[in-house]
Amino acid sequence: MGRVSQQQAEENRRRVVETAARLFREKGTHLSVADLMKASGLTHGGFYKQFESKDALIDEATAHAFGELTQLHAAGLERHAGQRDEARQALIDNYLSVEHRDNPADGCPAAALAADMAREPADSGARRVYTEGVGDFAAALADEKADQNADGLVRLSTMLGALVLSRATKGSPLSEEILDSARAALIRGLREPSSSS
Amino acid sequence: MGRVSQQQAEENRRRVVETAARLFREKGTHLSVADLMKASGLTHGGFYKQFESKDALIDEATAHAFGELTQLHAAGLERHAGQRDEARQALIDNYLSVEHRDNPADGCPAAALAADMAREPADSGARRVYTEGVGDFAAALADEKADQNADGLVRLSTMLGALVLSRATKGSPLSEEILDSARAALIRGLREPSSSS
DNA sequence: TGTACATCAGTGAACGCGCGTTCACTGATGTAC
DNA sequence: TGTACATCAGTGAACGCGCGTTCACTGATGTAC
Repeated sequence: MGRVSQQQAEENRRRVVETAARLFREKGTHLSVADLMKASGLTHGGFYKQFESKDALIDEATAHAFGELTQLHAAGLERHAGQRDEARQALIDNYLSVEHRDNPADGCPAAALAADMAREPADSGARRVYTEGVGDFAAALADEKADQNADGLVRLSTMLGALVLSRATKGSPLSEEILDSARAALIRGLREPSSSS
Repeated sequence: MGRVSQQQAEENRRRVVETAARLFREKGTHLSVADLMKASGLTHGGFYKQFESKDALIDEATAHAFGELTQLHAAGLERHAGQRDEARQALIDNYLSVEHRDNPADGCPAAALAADMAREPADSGARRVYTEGVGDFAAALADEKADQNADGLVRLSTMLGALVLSRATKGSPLSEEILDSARAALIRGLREPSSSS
């Protein structure tokens, strides 16, 4: 192949990070470097020209996935400008959809990476990024006037728990029941006066 | 070592299943057969005298872990005989405790194995056992008079989501905030008239 | 009850394979003049 | 602007290691008489 232009090299690197951010969500961070590079259209040997180690890529891919999530939330808020409740309802509907359940690669990194993060060392970059992302997500879900973000943390727990359970029980009717009942309860919760004050 | 008595062999087999049920929850099902057998006080070669394959053990260990959970729920109901709400409150308190967060090996298999189950083949025995266990758990959490188990499924989603998130964010104050706010919301939900009728 | 021997749970080395990582090599790119 | 050459992104084979699984072997257990 020979040397490649700086521009091409940067694009290749970007593609590896994007592919990793998708495939780590889908298959877990145990995914091999060789499989990852093949999915990125490269051979595995070149990996270490761009990344210090697989762990360094896990950090970067986690940050990338949460970056996408933040963008998605911002876009949602813009689409329903000024109507915070409608934006949150749309977010809940999407989050607890069969499409989201069936496409973890494009979905919530807080849900897809939770198990891998729990087994990461406490001081890893990935964990720091993950924790910050979870806090931001909960804030986006919280009621506006609440003193603290307890509302948002509870909503996020329900959404993420339902998504994780629906994925693990997929194939049984229970999987859809979980999504449906969580969606109904959360949207009910948005309309009722907050019960967490 | 030589041959071992039938009784001893059965006890060894039981110990391997118990150890697997604990360590799969703690480390995930990627745990190696060699590490598992060492933790059970045996050498790895003997594994295939007792189990057809690692997958077969995953099935059996999953069933064992959910069996423990069922026993625990029955014991809780007995301790608070006739007082269903108190039993559920005690269950919620335990589930969302720092102790449970820090000891996945002895904890909820629905939470600890969710990510591994989502990546199991759809027709695996482990998945079937898992799905059944989730349904039973939700039923134990549901309101008595509800037509369906939607209440229980939502409560389980919140509990499991909070536990999973608190494990993934452990080390940050957010981890305890998640447990505390989910516990408060769920216990509030038990006292209020059900809002899911 | 005592003896002879077949059984088989557990051992430890080995199988092929995939892992994360390293390295000699290639040859188009980028640069110095 | 054109030429000579150093750089370095990407290749593909190889490193030591751990994986799930197999197998020849051991010797106490269980059984047949």
